[in-house]
Amino acid sequence: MLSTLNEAQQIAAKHIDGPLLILAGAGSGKTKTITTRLAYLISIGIDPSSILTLTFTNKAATEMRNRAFALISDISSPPLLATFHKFGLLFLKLNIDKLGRKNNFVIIDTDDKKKILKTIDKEITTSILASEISKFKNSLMSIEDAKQSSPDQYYTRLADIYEKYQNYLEENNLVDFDDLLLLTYHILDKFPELAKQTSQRYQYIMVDEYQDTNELQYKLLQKLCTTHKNLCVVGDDDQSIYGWRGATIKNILNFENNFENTKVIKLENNYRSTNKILQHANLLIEHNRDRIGKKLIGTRSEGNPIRLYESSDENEETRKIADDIKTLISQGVNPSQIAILFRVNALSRALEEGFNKARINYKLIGGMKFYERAEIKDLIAYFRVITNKNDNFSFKRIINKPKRGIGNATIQKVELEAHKEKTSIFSLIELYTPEQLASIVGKKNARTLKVFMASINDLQDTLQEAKMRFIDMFEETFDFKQSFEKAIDGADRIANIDEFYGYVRDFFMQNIDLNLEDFLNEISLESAQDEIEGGSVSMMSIHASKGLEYEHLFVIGLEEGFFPIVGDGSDLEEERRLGYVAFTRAKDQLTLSFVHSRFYKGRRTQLVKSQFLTESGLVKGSLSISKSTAFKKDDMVKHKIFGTGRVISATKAGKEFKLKINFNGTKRDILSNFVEKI
DNA sequence: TGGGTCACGGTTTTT
DNA sequence: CCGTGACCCA
Repeated sequence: MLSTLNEAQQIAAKHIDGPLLILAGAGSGKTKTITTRLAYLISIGIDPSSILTLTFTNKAATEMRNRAFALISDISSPPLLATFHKFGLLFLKLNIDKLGRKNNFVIIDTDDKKKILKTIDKEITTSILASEISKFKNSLMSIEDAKQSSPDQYYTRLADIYEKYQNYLEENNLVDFDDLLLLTYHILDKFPELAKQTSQRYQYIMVDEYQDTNELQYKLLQKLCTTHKNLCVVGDDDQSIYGWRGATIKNILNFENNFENTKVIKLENNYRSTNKILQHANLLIEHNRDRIGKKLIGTRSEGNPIRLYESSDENEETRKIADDIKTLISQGVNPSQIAILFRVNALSRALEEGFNKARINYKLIGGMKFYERAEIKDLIAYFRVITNKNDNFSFKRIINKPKRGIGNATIQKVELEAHKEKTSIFSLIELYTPEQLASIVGKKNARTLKVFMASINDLQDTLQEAKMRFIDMFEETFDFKQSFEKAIDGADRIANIDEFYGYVRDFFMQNIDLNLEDFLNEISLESAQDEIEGGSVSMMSIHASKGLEYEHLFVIGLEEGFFPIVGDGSDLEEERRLGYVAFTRAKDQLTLSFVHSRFYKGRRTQLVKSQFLTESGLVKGSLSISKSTAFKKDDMVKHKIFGTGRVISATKAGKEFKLKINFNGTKRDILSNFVEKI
């Protein structure tokens, strides 16, 4: 089992007890190493069910499971391989009652989150609110902490919105993605006995993509390690690309300090890419300051030089790439070994058009996901109401779909009444007599609502008694599909609906003991990579390409403003890491492309080529000086002694910044190297 | 209530 | 450019 590993990989795979940090460069056989370690642990007699492996995507979990199981013959009690969020979900299903909540909660996605926020505050953009609340949660700030974090009106307002939002979630028994981790943490924190038990249950913990964990995930891991220190993390600080989502590179940089007696193993041999590719990737990443420092060492041949495409606009760019791809395919290259990456999803449009014209089969990964389509979300909302009557949020989405004459005014009336009666809208309709209901919304609407309520209850019964008939019953009851018939894109939507019905039926067939609720939970945690399939050329964002590799890789949009994205809120070092991730996806041939102008947001913009081309030694030019991590007004920072605060002003002073920081109302002048950005 | 028109602003990245 | 939301009228 170990014989196919190199020396460093073997040491890592054979490490049993105590904290282990594997710094694994791109293409260094990271997955192979940890799956082998997983198999090794089992092979020496460790109870598989005491091993927990946490990954970033479902796909990674599945792949690791398959690979590990291929190494060992029969496993009676399998190890748990899951994403962090899935783990949280499983934990909450068993334990959320400890927080006084019911375990039929519903997971909401970002879209739902924004809709809720819109009803709370109409002025601040929902995407800002959503990410601010995420930041509060991911840095473990309670509502009280948030309220005191700054006297600035804007922040007290944010904290207020946070509170209302959280109340809304609790009233409707909803959890957002962050809650899956946060509530899990809260429970473990509040019940040390349970934390002990849980930790004892999972004696060996492995974490993949550790560089992309956030503070909350780190704290959670600490809880899981209360009774032991058998934590093995794998990551690459140079590939940390989720800072905007709260991931902190500090987790990996400080791992050795956080866990005593950590064994560190570096995997620097790259088995994926040609030397040429590695050489330029190394050159690029060396411009970063915040890194542990390592170099990828090639093990393959020198390889072809990296190609640089210069085009006047996106159409010319697409044409060149389409021509190349056609040639490759005619030479016998498997289309699934070809991919095009971009920093900004919007760039896929021109590609899609061009590929359609050129008749190239492609698959766009990420972007608008199947479950995000309006008609599918409607169905999900229906199913949620059927599984959980108290889900007002979903109820409101579907009460008038298909149209049954219930408008905003009516919804508001029943919602207000339900609020008064301290119950959900659905229960109100159930409890009130037709007369009572009519006195609020009128006779006609009262009738409609009662009929709707009865239909949902009937479907609930069907689900209990004959779940295979459920979908048919559902269609019979609501004529949902038909309501799309006259829409412009009706055929597409109906096709989507049929596909979705197929999924549900299939799920029921495959999982006789599972119900609709399980199905809903399952699909809410699917990720972009889960949709990858063979047989066609792939195009995706660089973020979505994490962990993947292709023989022939194109990276487009290497222009200032598109890649790297510059300006407010962007982090040049993270952009550079993205560049590094992008380059190192290529095995044999890497082609980089930039244009002179692009059509974007309704306008044509003139562009200059990316500084990354200079930095990676691909074009000659004056090297721009790389900026250190910049601090700016309103950043949240953490000080060892003063705790969490907000930056009031930042002025550059040599390499560092002079900061004025508000710590719970006390303003202090602090130099930036004494605080951490959070 | 529902259908229509019009102005506005925004996506960088996603479990 | 495109999707969303505000506003208006039947």
